[in-house]
Amino acid sequence: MTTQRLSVDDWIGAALDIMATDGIGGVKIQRLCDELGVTKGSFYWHFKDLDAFLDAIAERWRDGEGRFRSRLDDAVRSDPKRGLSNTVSAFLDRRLGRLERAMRDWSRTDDRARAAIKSADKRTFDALVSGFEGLGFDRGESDVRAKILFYAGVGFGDVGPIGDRSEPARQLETLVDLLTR
Amino acid sequence: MTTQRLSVDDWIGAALDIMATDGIGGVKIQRLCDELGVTKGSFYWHFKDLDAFLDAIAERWRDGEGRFRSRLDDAVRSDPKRGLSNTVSAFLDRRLGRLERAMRDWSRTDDRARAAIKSADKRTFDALVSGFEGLGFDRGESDVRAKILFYAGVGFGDVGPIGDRSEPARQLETLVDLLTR
DNA sequence: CACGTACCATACCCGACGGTATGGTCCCCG
DNA sequence: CGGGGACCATACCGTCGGGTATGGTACGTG
Repeated sequence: MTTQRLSVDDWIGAALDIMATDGIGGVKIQRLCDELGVTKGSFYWHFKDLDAFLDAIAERWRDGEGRFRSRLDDAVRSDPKRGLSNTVSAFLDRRLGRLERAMRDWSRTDDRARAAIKSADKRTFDALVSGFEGLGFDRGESDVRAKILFYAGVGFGDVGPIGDRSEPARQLETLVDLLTR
Repeated sequence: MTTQRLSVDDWIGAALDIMATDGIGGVKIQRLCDELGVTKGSFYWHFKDLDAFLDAIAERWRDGEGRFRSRLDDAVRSDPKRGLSNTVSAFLDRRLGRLERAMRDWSRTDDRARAAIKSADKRTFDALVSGFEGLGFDRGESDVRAKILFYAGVGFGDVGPIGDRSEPARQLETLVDLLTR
């Protein structure tokens, strides 16, 4: 097809795709081989074992998430209110949301995933705090509001939209408005 | 020890205990047998197979959760503001929270768990809405505030406390205050 | 052109786990 | 007191998935 030979990133990318749909439980060596049109001999050439592979997955998610959050940091610094909206609207992105969800589920039973999630959460939360501070709120008020916004974002990613006529984007604006007044 | 012979509820109870610590992934027949001091012959006498057992687990959680939420409903009806606090403080209960978290994780890959979670969520959310309505907010305002409170509660159960000097209970009061003004 | 290395196929082993068949023990009831 | 059902032990099977050993092919390099 595209590339005849595979690279390490190809394997990790395939794993992340699976995680976004079926969670970490769907990541099996044999399944990866099938989807990549290859056998296990290939896998064990690129990676020592499954554990090392999972290390690489968590690490790559951490890096990718790091770059993503740093972009949000810049957005918050330049325009706090718009930056806040953008940060939270990231929770609404389906594909991104599903991957993050899979990571959170995985983090319940795996320390690597927990560490990755924790560092990403810290970045996001700090960005939210400085966003509120940029709007004039003092340290304490910013802290509380950032927590609410952050928890609500995670909760939304967990539960999904509530009700029939719910329009997530609009509700989000209402939430941000309510917290920035 | 206590009871020489086991009942269906003993098995389900043991499974829920395991779920609260290790999630649904820790629920293995052999492990249950070990903890109950019994062999697989016993399990397959009480239950047709693992699938039927998981049915029973989801059903029992649903029932227990139903009774729990109905108590919250009463609390909200009698004293809206205190009822709201109590409802959200339920998210802070460690043991309860860990079980609910395990159910949510499980619901990502299982329809029974998803249905159970969904019905429980609907109950909780409706209670929150009527709580805000009881405080004088109109339908729309109550809906938005209930969503924020609900999402934030779920998110808190997902992420856990943020920061070092964070005192969850105090933050909760601040959140409720902020939403009820 | 020989040769080493990167990349992969094939074949096999092993443990964990769900599931089944069958026999045993205790207790209640007629 | 004898029989039947509730409850459990033992032994065994099949499958799935991780892991390993080894051989094969293509490609670059001296």
